[in-house]
Amino acid sequence: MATILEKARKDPSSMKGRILAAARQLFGQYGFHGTTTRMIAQEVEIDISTLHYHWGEKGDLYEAVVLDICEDLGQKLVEVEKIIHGLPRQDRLSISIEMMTDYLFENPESSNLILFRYFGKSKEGDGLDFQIPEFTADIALSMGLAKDRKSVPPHVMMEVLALMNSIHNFVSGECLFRPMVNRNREDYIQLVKSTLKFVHIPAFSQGHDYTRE
Amino acid sequence: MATILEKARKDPSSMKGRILAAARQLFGQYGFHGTTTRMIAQEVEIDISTLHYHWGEKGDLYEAVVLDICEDLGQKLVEVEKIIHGLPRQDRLSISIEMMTDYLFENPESSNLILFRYFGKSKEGDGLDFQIPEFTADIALSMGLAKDRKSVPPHVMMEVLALMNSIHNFVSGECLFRPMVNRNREDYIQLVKSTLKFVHIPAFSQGHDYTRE
DNA sequence: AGACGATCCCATCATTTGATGGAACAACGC
DNA sequence: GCGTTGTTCCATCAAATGATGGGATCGTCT
Repeated sequence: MATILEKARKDPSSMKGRILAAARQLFGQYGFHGTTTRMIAQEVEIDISTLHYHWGEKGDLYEAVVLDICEDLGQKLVEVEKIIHGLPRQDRLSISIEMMTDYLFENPESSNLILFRYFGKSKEGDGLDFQIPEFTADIALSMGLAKDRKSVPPHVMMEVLALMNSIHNFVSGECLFRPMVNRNREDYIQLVKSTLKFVHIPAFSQGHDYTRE
Repeated sequence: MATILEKARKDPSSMKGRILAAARQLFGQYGFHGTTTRMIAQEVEIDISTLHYHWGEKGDLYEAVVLDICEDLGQKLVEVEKIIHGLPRQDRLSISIEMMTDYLFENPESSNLILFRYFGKSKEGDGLDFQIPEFTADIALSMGLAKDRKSVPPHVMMEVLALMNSIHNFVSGECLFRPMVNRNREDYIQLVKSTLKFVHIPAFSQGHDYTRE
């Protein structure tokens, strides 16, 4: 299956690639149960059986979509890490927030799918937990809040999670939150960025000596 | 429909009440599309048509569940408001976070349903937006961050949203996040509370003079 | 007792949905 | 030309799902 995914990612204009892209959009928008194979097929303008020919059963296609999202997200994190490397922590945080926010607003289905995967217990066992723990630890390292990936303090993990999830929330909830603040899309994105910085930079900067239990 | 809901809420041991409770759990766990009427009926140990007799079609029952959740949430907010009224802002925030976190960890289906409603675009038009804007404005007022409900500054709305959503995330994502920090449930809840306070109290306390563009 | 309404279940229907078999079609090598 | 392989669509199936009709059961009122 991994090879199929690689092929589809490498050649987005191929049938496999087009199906993957459509599935990514639709699964991201309606979730696993809310998306039918017929919806995906119709989007690509092919027959259902053609879809099945390329990707097997629905669950496999969904897993491929999740892997696809995670692959992109991981690449983006690496890209960010390269840019912020060596800068002061405050700048690292600020730039990371800006870049990741921009990226996710361009690919909102990613945030949606991640949130779906968090909160939507599927009836069957979940299977892969898709690298979120690894990503979280990596971000903590990038911010200089841990010595190595295996020794990230729990409260640091939690703070990184809070930041990541907050971005996802504002991206996925745009259609609900944006009317609340009455902004156009561009201004809303700016508002999200400044809010995230406003909330999370002080927390990360204050050296973790705040009263904890 | 509102009267049916009131009756069901008033008498949880009645058939309407039992169905509503089961539906609330299941919709909260699997979402709208992931929950079947047969699953609900089986949970209550009744026939599907009995369920249909009491609540009409599936969508109506789901709307009732959402209203039910919001009703409870609204009551809880009022309860919190009574307790924190008049205290210093720092204490108001701290107590609010503790009480709402405790409440939502006792009723995780609430957080789940709210997040589902945020992010899961249903194929039909959504209908009611279930009071989240009102709740958000009320919380801003409780924290003394606005003069009246109609004049809450956008960045305050965003900060309140960030806090509320963060609670929901940690509650709904427990099964994923708790293993990451390797805690039992009780300790995890404490960790969530201290993280939320650590992140959000400084933000709310620093008088909103942080550099915003 | 008898009537009536409320409640509940069995049997069933129509639609949707995931999945498959088989035929048609094209490209390619021989 | 001819077989092989890969790709696509049409027709169809079986299961799941939401929904309904009709009848059984129970309590209550007269």
